[in-house]
Amino acid sequence: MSPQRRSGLGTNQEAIRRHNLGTVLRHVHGAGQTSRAELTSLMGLNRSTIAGLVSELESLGIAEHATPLEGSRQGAGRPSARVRIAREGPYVIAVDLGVDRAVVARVGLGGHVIQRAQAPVLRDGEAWQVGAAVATLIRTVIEGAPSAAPLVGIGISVPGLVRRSDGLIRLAPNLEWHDVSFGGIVLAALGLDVPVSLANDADLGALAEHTRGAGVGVDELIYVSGNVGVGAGVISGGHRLEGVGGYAGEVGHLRFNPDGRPCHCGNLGCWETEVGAFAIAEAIQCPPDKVAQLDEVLDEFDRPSTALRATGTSLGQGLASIVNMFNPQVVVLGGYFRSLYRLVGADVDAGLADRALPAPLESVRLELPGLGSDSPLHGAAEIALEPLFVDPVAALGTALVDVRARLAG
Amino acid sequence: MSPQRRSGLGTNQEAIRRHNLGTVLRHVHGAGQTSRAELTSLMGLNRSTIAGLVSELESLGIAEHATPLEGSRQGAGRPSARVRIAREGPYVIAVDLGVDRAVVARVGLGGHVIQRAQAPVLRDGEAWQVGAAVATLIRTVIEGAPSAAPLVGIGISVPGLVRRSDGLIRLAPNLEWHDVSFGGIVLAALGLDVPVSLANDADLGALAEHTRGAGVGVDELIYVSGNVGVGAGVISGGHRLEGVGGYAGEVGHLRFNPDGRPCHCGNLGCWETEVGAFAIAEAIQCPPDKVAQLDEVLDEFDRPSTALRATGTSLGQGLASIVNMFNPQVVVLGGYFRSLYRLVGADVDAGLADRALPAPLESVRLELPGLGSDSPLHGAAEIALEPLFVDPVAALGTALVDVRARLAG
DNA sequence: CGCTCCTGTCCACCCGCACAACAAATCAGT
DNA sequence: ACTGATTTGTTGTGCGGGTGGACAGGAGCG
Repeated sequence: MSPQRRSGLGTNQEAIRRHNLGTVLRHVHGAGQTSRAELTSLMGLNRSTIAGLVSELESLGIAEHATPLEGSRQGAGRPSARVRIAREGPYVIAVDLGVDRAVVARVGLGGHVIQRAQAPVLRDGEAWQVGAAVATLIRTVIEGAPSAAPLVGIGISVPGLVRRSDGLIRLAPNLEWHDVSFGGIVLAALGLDVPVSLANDADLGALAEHTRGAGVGVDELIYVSGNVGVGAGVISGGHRLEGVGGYAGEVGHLRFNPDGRPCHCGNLGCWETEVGAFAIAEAIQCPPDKVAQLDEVLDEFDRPSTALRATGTSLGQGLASIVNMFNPQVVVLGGYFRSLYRLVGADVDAGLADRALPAPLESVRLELPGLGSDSPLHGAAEIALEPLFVDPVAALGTALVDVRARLAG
Repeated sequence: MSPQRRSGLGTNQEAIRRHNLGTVLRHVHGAGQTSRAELTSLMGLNRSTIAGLVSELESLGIAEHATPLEGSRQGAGRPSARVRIAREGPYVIAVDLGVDRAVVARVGLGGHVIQRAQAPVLRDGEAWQVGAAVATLIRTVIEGAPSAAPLVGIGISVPGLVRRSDGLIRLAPNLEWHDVSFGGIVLAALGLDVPVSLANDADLGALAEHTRGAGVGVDELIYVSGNVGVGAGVISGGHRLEGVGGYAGEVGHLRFNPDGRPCHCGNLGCWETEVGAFAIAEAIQCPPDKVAQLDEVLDEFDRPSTALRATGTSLGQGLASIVNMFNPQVVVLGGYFRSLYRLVGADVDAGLADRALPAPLESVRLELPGLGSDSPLHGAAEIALEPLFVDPVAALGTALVDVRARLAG
C-alpha cells in the first residue's frame, strides 16, 4: 500500500505491480546489493512474488543475479541468491551547480558515481554560458557510458529557489539569475530530449543524506546548508517538504536580530546576516573573493577565534528555532557549516541547547553529512532516478539508449 | 499506489481492497453525500468496482443508498444513485480540552455534530478531576446514541505537547500538567476500552480546516492558533507534519525580539511574548482573569488601539517567518487570532508582506477558520475517525456496540 | 551420512478489478 | 407522445497478480 500522495485515487492491480516493482528496485538501489530472501521479509510478500518481480527487473536489464557470497555465513539453510544492479543498467546525469564551480557525474543505480567531471563557473556568467559549460561536462561523462545503457534523466542541484511545478529557477542570488529555465538551456545545448529535474541544493542534500548518508532510516531529517546563502531541506515522514511552490525551507531569512545588519532581502538581521558566508568571512577576515571557498578557508583553522565562536553560538540558536518548528530526529550540517561545526561544535551545541524547547531537544542530534560535500550531487541523482522507483517500465520507456551516437549526430 | 507512508512495504490485493474501501468512505465522509458516478470519476475505478465497494459499505452499516435528487438535473442520462452516511452508523466522541472549558461532542461520519455538551474546567485542576468531568460529559452525549451504532473511538484535542507514539501529554503549560496520560484517565473514569487518540489543538485545527473548513483541497496549509500560548499545525502534501515526537509546529518560541520580555520557556522575546494572550491582554488592559476568554473580549472592540495595531504587525511579521519556512498556500488564523485579525487585518497583512520573501508571499493567503472556534473539536473527531478510512472492517471490529449498556454496567 | 533449516521453482488457486453487454432512467428534439 | 442519445446500474466473464503448498536444491550441524 503505498501511496499516492495525491489523494483520493483508487488502486487497481496494475498499479500494484508498478508499485511493487518500483519498491523492489528502491530496495536494491538503497542497499546496493541484496538477496531475494531479504526482499521477501522487507516487503512482506510471498517468495514467489518476489521471484517474479526480480526476474522482471532482470529481463528489463536493471538487475542481475549473482552467486551467493562465499565467505559470509548467515546460518543454516540454502543461501539466498544475490540481487544486484546490472552492470550496463540505466544511469542518470547528476549536476551540482555551485556558485563557483559545476560538478557533473554519471551515476548508476545504487548511487554509484561512475564518472565525474567539473569545471569552474564564472561569477555572474550568463545562464546560457553556464548551460553550455555544463553540457560540455555532460558530454564528457557520457563518453564513457556503454552504448546499451539507457539514460533515464538529468538531475540538477541549484543554489536557489526552484519552482517545483516546472523546474524554473525563480531566483539564484549568488548566480544573479532570475526566472531562468536552466533545464531547457542544458537540453538545448545538448540537443537531447530527456526528463530533467531541478531542485534546491539543500532539499537535495536532505534527500541524499536520507537515502544513503547520515540519515538512513531517519524519516524526520533536516539538512541545513551553508552555501553563501543559508537554506534547509526538510524530510518529514520520509518525504520531502516542498510547499506549494517548492520554496519550503528558506530558513536563511528567519528573524534573528531585528537590530542587526541589513539583509539583501530587505529586512534587518535575518539569520543569514549572522551565519551566512559573508558574515563568517568578515568574522575571520577572509578576503571577499574567497567566500565561495569558505569551507576550505575554515578547514585551515585549528583554533577558533572569539568571533567564530560567537558565530557558532548564533548557528546553534538559529537551529533551535528550526528544531522547535520541525521536531526533527537528525539535523545534518552541510556546506561550510560542516567545517564550522568541526571548529566550534561545542558552541553550536550550547546555542541549540540554550534556545530549544526541552521536548524537541531531547530527540534531536546534530550530524555531519555522511556524503561529505557531495550530498547535493547525490540528491540530484536521486531525483533523476526517482521515476524508476515509481514505475520502472514507464521510466525505461522514456529513457534514451545509445546516447553517444545521438550526441554525435 | 497508495500509501504506505511507512516505506518499503509491498502491496497485495487484500491491501487494495482495504485501501479502496477506506478511500470510498473518505470521499463520502468528505462530501457528506455523493453519487456512485462521482466516486467512479474521483477514484478512477470501474463502475462495477465502485458498486461492489459501496454495497460492502452498506452491508457494514456505514453507508445507505438514497434515491437520486428530484430537483437537480445534471444533464442527460440515468441519474446516479446517491450514497450517504447511514443514520445509525458509527460515531466517535470528540473532546476539545480548553484552558477554561471542555467541549465534548458526539460526531458521526460526515463530520456531523450530533450532540454536544460542555463544562467549565477549573484552572489548575488536577488531571483526574478534569478527566472525571470529561467522562461525565461523554456519558451525557452517549446517552442519546442509538444502541446499535458502534463507537469507533475517542479523539481529544489538547492545548499542549502530545507525544505521538503513545498520546502522553508531555506538557500543557496552561493546565500546568506534565506527563499526564489523559487518555488512560478518561477511559478509566468511563470504564470503557476503546481507542483513544490525543493530539495538539493546533494540529487538529489544521486537520479540520483541511478536511472541511477553509482549506478543503489545499494540501499545503497551516493553522496558527492563538490559545493563551501560540502554536501551529502544519499540513504538507496533504498530511500532518508531526516530527519525531509529535511536537512539530511549536512556533510560539520563534526568536522574535532578542531584547524583548522574558518568556516562560527561559528565553527572551519569543514570538509568544509579543502576540500571546498575556501580551495582548496587557496591550488592551484586559484583566488577567479574562485572558482565557480573550477572543470574546476582543470581539467587543470596534476600533483597534495603537497598541493592538502594533500587535497585529508583530503577528504578520512572525507569520512571515512561518511562510518563508513552509511555503504554505493557506494560513488559517485560529483561536483569538480570529478576533484579532478582524480588528487589525490590514496590519497583519502589512507585516507579513513586509517580511516574507516574494516567492512564498505570492502564493499564500490568510484566512479565517471555516469552522469558527470548533476547528480543534472537528479535528479531534477526524483523528478518531481516521482508522475507519484506513481499514473500515478492522476499525468496526474494534468498535464498541451497545455502549449505553456498558456504561451502565 | 542424517537431519534440519532455509531458499528457489512450479503449480493450482483465490481474490479483486476491468470490460463488455444489456437493462434502466432521464433528456432533447421532433 | 415518441424516438434517439446519453449516462448509469447490473451481471457475467476474463485477466492479472499475489498466495500457498509441494518438491527440489543447497548449506550447516552432529
